[in-house]
Amino acid sequence: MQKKTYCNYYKYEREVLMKTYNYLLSFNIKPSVQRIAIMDYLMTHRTHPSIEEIYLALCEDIPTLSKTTVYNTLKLFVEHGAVQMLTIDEKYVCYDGDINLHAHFLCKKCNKIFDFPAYYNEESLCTMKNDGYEVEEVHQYFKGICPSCLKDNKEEIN
Amino acid sequence: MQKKTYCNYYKYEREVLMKTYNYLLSFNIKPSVQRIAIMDYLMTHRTHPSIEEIYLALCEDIPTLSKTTVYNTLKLFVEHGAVQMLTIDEKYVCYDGDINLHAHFLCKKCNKIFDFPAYYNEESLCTMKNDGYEVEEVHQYFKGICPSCLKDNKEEIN
DNA sequence: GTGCTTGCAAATCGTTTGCAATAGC
DNA sequence: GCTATTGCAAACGATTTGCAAGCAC
Repeated sequence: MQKKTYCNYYKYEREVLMKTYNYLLSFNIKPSVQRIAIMDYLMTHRTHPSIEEIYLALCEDIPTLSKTTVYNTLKLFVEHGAVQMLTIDEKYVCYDGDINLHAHFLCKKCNKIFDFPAYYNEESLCTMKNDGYEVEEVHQYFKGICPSCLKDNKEEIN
Repeated sequence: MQKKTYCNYYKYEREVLMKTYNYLLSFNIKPSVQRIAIMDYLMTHRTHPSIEEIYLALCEDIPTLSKTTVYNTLKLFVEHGAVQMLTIDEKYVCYDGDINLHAHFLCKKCNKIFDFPAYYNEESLCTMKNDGYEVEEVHQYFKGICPSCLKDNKEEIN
């Protein structure tokens, strides 16, 4: 009989697991089964999930997972710059495994968040730096209605 | 003896009161003592206050003010486009009486929010519109350390 | 064994809700 | 008197905290 360890809960292929394992190490984050699972979820689900979503999705694979661990882990990831925290939705914080600069669009109807390239010029940044502000994060948030919801709206009216 | 009405609680000069009164009307918002007080607070305090701050500040003038009213009123203001809601801070929502497009900088140390001109180009917006997204709000958030906190940091080290 | 990680349960706190009291026409 | 606004108290829900158990070196 297999020894019952956390690792056995984790069913991903070794190769994928190792890739995420090393990714965490590159941010100076000590990997654990939970941390690998959470990071892997963020890498493979570019949906800007909330804590709740991540927790529910991973509960299946890691039955003992606690929400506290998801909170702690994401806090750690953000501190180490491996993940960015999005405050676009006023109700809850979302997380993005893509740390490259890009804009976000929140649909006010379906609450989904969409990625867009961030074409922004450096002027704001220069003004701040000249004024003595140390800028660590740049966020560009757009809010409105996504095409899918606009379509639904029209159908409802007809 | 003066009749005890809400209006008597309100000590602002008539002129200021009327200006805010009319400002609310211009957004199709029916003015009330509470609404005028809250809008006036936002106009005269460009500190991007939270609900709590507004509530505490106005309690003095309007002792019967309830936090629910502050919530309801700000929700109403945002719906009518008289005020913008900032989701820059993950802990709580802040409000800005200045509805013109500008960027915000949040100091991670003192949690103060600073205004900056928003030099942004239209490319992101065009991409979204071409893709069928209906953009209603544009937010530019920067996070880091403000000059005052940077100075404190250096002093602590020395 | 030691130190870090995890996870439960309780606490916290910003926000919302239900509903009765109040204001203002 | 009617309708909208206000305000209290309770509920809600996301997040944090304290602490004990578990894990890995």
